[in-house]
Amino acid sequence: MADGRHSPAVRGDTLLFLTDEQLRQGSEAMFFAYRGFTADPDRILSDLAYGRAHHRAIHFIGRAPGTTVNNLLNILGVTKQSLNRVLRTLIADGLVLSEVGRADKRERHLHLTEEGRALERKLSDAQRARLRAAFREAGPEAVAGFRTVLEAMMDPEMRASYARLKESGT
Amino acid sequence: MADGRHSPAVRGDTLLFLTDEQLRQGSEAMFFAYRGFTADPDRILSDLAYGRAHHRAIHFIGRAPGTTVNNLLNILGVTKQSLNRVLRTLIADGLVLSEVGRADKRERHLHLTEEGRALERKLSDAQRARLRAAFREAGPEAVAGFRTVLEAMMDPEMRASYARLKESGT
DNA sequence: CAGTTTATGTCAGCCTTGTTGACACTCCAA
DNA sequence: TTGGAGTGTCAACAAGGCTGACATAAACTG
Repeated sequence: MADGRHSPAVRGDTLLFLTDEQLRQGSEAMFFAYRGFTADPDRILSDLAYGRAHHRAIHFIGRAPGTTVNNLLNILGVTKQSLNRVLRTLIADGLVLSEVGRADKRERHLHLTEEGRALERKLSDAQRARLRAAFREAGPEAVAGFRTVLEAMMDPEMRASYARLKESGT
Repeated sequence: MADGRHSPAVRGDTLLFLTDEQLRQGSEAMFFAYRGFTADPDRILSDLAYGRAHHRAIHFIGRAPGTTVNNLLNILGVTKQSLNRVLRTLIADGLVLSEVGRADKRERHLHLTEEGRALERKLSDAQRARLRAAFREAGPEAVAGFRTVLEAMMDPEMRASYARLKESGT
């Protein structure tokens, strides 16, 4: 294997959780859990003409109303062409409003319409229901650990975005 | 919001971790962390002519050598046409061997070639390095919680697949 | 004021990876 | 022998990534 951690006992009990086998189980857990995580919204979206990309846009616009296109681009980590395709349909369908910036008229500030908020709620309710069940089943300490590990897995810029959103929600 | 958990204090301190805000932060953490989780292998794969789908196939074939196409189909949760396209290129490129079953000649048993194993190692080393850093940073208790929550988030069938793989690795 | 940079939108084209539907072949089991 | 399971393959299509090129308006800079 990668670095010779075949035998858990080598470094003593405290590092048992860092064996290759433990790490592999961790990545498989991420894979299967992410599937579950997206399953419920995906089902809702497939009935409408939308996909996961629309969900992400709606989520982050709902989370930070008035955000600019550029900001959304940074959070989502896609190209403006990709995002624009999604935004165009959401605006055309009346779920998102794009208004010219007052201070800087080049910017567009994005908001959800009432209809957009309704879909956002529907999607996040579905997702939260699963997460809530999982959190409740696992208990508060497990949840704290879950969040700590996820945060440590992020790229630094993503961690910054995440922290900014976390603050804004308080 | 969904079920009136606006005010954390309502149900007492023990359920503070189940507020809508906490759940939203949890889903955002999943989103950002999954990006980090796939970033390193993605970089390696984009140099070759492969994508994430190839990585997944290689991973699970490496994990369960001799597995059948149907079994892989169940684990990956895609159609046989999707999987077949990926397998075809991997077989053509000499990374995967498909051998006719001895007991049941309809089945194909999949194995990695030496070259396939080399790529598998390269990819999972990259992924494990990040996971190892995150695990080490978070500590054993956080890791335990992380795994508990992820497992609780899975669909039941996925949880079963995950458990089967976990056992086989012991 | 002229020129550059920034923010955004849009067109065209390509890739991966998912989907459905249809069909063929082999082989097992009743 | 017939039905069904496991597998492979063809065709067509869609979502959602990507790059490159170009347009526009506004802001900034010398």
